[in-house]
Amino acid sequence: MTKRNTLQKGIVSDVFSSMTNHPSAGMVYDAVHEKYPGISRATVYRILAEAAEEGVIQRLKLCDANDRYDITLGNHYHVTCRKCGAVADVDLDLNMDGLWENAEGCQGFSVENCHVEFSGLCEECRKKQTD
Amino acid sequence: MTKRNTLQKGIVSDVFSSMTNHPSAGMVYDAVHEKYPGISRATVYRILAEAAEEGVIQRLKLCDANDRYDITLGNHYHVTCRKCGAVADVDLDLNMDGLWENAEGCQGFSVENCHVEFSGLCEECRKKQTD
DNA sequence: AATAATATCAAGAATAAATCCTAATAAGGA
DNA sequence: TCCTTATTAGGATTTATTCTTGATATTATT
Repeated sequence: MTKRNTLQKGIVSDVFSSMTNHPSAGMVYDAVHEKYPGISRATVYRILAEAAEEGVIQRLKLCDANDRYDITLGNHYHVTCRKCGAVADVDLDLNMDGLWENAEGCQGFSVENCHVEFSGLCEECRKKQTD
Repeated sequence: MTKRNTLQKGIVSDVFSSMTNHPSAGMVYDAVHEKYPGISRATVYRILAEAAEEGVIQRLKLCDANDRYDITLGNHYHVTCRKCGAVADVDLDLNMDGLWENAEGCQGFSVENCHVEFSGLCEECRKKQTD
């Protein structure tokens, strides 16, 4: 049988689309749960994970935060706020060739990928000046 | 009052020093537990976290693996194996100035840090060819 | 040296986040 | 409509880490 279009998928998709902050699965669940308390946590997690599997959305593995989901496909960079954990896109055209070559063969590793991630303070947290 | 030198600290320190793979707290616990089953998980975690706090060792936040502890201090880079999760040092002199400037101010963020992390296959996993 | 005061510690309990399991449900083809 | 089977709810489980609290060690005081 083919994939089904369930009510739950529609709801999760709608809620996720309305969130622009690269939410984690937990954050999407919280937002979904507020409107539709009947939808279980596992369902939200699974729907998001499957969408990422299919390549419809992107699952980001960040070192400064939990896994986040991103509507924007393709390779781009991110910055995380060290106070509140907010994640935003960084428009940046990077040439990694140099890095690649230097890292290749290190300790017997074959290098396939390079992850670049920025961190700092988001606008809101900076305004609060609590540092 | 000064810090105490407990038996547990000595054991955790010895075991950790003998591990060269940037182990996670859990890995250190497993190794400690094998020889000294009486030492609790929380104790190992706390001793490592405190040592990192004091700057004796370094706690690494990686996007491709759990937090790891590193005997090598100072800023350097790492490569993780996507199959087994092994972590190794990468000797690399990187000039991040360009990145910094371009990312600064993005979406209102003030950028303070840039994390670079490589991934690929370690020698052992490559030999197994299972891909 | 004995004792009191208090800083530090360790083990188990507890928490947090994500995933697994399974009976019940419902999508969509025939 | 009915049947097959993918999907769901929700509790159980797992995994990683931190909190709590009684116990212990250290120092100061006598």
